[in-house]
Amino acid sequence: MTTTNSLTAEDLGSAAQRDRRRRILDATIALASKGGFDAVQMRAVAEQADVALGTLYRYFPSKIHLLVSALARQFEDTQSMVSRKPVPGDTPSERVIYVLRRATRGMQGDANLTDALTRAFMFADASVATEIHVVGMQMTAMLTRAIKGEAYVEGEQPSDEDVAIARVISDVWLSALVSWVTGRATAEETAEHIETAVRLVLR
Amino acid sequence: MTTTNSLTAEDLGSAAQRDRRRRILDATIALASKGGFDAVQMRAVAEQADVALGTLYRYFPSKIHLLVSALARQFEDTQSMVSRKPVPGDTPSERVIYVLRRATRGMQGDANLTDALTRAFMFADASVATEIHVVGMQMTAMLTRAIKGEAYVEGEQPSDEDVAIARVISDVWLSALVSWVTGRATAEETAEHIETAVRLVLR
DNA sequence: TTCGGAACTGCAACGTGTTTCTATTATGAC
DNA sequence: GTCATAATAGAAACACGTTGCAGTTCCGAA
Repeated sequence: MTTTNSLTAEDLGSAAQRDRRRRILDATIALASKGGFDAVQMRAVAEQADVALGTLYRYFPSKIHLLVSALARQFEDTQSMVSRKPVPGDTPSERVIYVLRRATRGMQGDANLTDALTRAFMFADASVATEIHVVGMQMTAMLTRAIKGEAYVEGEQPSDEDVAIARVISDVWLSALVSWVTGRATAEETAEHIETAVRLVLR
Repeated sequence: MTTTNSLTAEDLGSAAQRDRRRRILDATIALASKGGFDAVQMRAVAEQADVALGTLYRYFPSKIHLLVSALARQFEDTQSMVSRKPVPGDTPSERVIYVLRRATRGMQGDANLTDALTRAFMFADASVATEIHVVGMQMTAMLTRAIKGEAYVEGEQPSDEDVAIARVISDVWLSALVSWVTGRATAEETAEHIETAVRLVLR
C-alpha cells in the first residue's frame, strides 16, 4: 500500500522547495483564517502561494491533506513556543485544564481557522492516516506532559494509563471544539464541558 | 436566522409525501451501505428513490442533512427495538459497556454505512444543528438509561452529572468510530479504547 | 558546459454537490 | 368542477475538488 503522503519539510531537497511548501501552508492558514473551510479553495491557495495548481497537488495530494498538514505545523509552532516552561498547576487535573484552556482560547481566537482545521481533521479518511498520526502524537505529548508535570522528562515514554487518559481527553476536546465551531455550543459551554471531562477522567 | 431544516415526518401533510421521504431515506441507506459516503450521490439517491433531484433538495437541503437524518432514523429504529427490555448488568459501567458493545458491533457490521453516517455527522456545520441535536439527544438518552439501569423511569430527567458523563462517553465513542472507519484503528482497538474510557469515567 | 530527467506552469476537462428555471401535476378552497 | 397555489419533474448550468497533459524551467551528473 503506497499511500501518497504530503511532502514533509524533510522530503524536500532544495531551499526553493521548502519555501514553496512554506508559502503553500501560509496561504492555507491565511485563507482559512479569513473564511474557514470553504474559503480554502485549491485554486485560491495555489494563486496566493504563487504556485501552479498541479504543484500544489504534488505537495499535498488533497485539500484534507493540506489542511491537516497545516494543523500539524500550527500545533508544532505553538508547542515549541510553550514547551520550554513547565506546566503550572499542582495536580494533573489542574495542569491539563491549564493547558487545554490555553489551547482552547487560542483556537477560539480564530474561529474560521479552527473551523477549517478541525473539520478537515474529522473528515480525514484512511489516506490521511500519516498526517493524522502526527497530530495525534503532538496532542498526546502535550497532554501526557501536562499530566506528569514536574515528573516529566524529555523523551521518556508515558505509561499506557497516561496515554489512555490523554486519548480520552483529546477525543472530548476535539468533539467540544467541533460543537463550538458549528455553533452547537457557546465558548463557555465548551470550556465547561472540557473541564468536566478532565475532572471525571483524572481522579 | 431561519436556517433551512430537513423536512421531518411530522412536517409532511400527505401520505404521498411521507412515502417520498421514506423512499429517499431508504435509498440513502442502501447506497451508503453499498459504497459508503462517496457512494451516496445526490443524483443516485434521487433516481433510486424515484424522485427528482430538486425534490430531494426540497426534503433535505444538503447531502449532510440527508445523511444525518438517515442516521437519526436508523438510531430511532434500533432504539425502539431494544428499549423495551432493561439493560443487563450490575453496575453503570457494565451496563454502558454492554450497550456500547452492542451498538459498536452493529456499526461494525456495516462498515460502509457507518462510514457514511459518522463522516456526515462529524462534518456537519451549523446549518445542520437541528438534525445533529436530535441524534445527540438519542445518544444521551441511550446512555443515561444504561447508567441508571433499574432505577431508570420513562420520561424522568437524568441528573446533570449523568448527562455530563453521557456526553463524554458519546464523544469518545464517536471519535473511536471515526478512527475505526478511517482505518486508523482496528475493531479490537476501538472496542478497547471505548471500554477504557467508560471505566475511567464511571468510577 | 551540456544533457537528461524531474519539477513546475498554465490550462482544459471531468465528477459531483448545489442552484435555477420552466413545464407539468397534485391539492385544497370555494 | 374550477381555480389558485404549492409540489414535483426534468434538465441545464454553476462551483470547486481533482486529474491530465503539453510545454517550459530547474538541477545534478558527466
